[in-house]
Amino acid sequence: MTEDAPAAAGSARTQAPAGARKRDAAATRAAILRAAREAFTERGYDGAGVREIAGAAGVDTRLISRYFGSKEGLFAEVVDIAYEKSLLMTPELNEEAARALLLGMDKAASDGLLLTLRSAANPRAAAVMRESIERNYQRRLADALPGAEATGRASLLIAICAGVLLDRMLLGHTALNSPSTETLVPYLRAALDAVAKAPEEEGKPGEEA
Amino acid sequence: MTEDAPAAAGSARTQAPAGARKRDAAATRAAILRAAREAFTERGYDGAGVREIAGAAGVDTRLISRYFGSKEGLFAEVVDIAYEKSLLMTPELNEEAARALLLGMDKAASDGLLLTLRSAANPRAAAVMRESIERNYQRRLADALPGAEATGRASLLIAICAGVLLDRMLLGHTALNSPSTETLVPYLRAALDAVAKAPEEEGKPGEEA
DNA sequence: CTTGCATGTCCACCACTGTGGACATACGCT
DNA sequence: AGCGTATGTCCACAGTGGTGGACATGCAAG
Repeated sequence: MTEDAPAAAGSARTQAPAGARKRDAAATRAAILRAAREAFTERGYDGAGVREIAGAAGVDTRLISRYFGSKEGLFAEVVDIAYEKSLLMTPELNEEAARALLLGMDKAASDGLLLTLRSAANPRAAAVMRESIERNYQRRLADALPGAEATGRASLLIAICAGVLLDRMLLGHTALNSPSTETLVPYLRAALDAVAKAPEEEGKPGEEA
Repeated sequence: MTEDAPAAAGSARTQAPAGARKRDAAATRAAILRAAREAFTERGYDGAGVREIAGAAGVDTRLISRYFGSKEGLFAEVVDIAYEKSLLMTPELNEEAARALLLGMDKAASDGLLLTLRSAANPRAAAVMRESIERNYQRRLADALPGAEATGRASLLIAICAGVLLDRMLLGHTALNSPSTETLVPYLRAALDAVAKAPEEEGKPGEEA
């Protein structure tokens, strides 16, 4: 009770086999985390219940409270993990980023954004995610961006990607899920480029019609 | 019970004063709709409860069931109304659209998207919104877009706007809510232009780095 | 005025949510 | 081997969610 991460606090026996052991806190934690990631990604913060998560993980509901303090604590850890391996939009990667967003199946890469979309309605969850995004994702992306105002532009890029994912995955926009969706790739890439590239090295973004 | 809109079915007395009348089905419906729009926009489909909505409207909870069938029915009507006066992104309006999205206060215009964002987590609500977006918003926008693949590009534009709103309003991204946010306007406009403008009249969207 | 119908009001139900304390068990150390 | 302690398991609570049927009421027509 004195700490939140008993698994990390276990001094000598932390190196458990992590296999099908029954009495392994680390494995239990991992199982909960895994189930929670799936549940939160699919149903959102409000939609996913602790009983459901615990059930999917094959553990008791109480373990969640014990290990993560609360549902919100669990969510925070899930969010942090999800954003560690998120899609990156650098000027060089915009083509494949656009392709991945519009046609893409790279579930791992889009999990972070998807998680965000599904849970954004809850203010508590939104705060947790904002903090995590700014700390992990946005900062990493800003470092990869050339030119000035990198942080703001990184946020813009994230926003654009999130929006596309929103329409495609959540709303199920038919126009974004049809065979002709591939036609849209260059447009999306152009939009990403407009933000990702430094203003100098493109044809000046502010070009009037 | 035979129809969903008893107000429209009211033959002779439909022309009620709509004032502070107590016995006016049309006014009651309108009040519920108004309260529901606010509640759904602020808390999302799952977050807003029928009791809360009825309370805000000053009516009884049962009226919602009676007039709209269910919470979902009420939501569907709210969504339809919200998208009637939504932000439009045409090539000529991208500047102000970008400004409105990043700095904007035009609550009425962004209500539709905001509503969508906050309720997208619920699959039922998502389906309702997708249908409404495609029927109202996207189609209207596609008609205003020049060039080919207008429908897909309209979806893309909607997605981008939704994403920006998501980061700004829901997540509360600090980078998108700071004084320097104005600096990002040209970037966002460029991104919108890249999609809204016909490929020919711009400098070819697919320009490699 | 009386009657018929729509309009509004109350109740309760059942399902489900997240959270907490007390107890049995198995592992690791001595 | 025995013990300590972490690890896992159980129930119950209080609160809230949406939904439905039976009753009182006011308006309009006969």
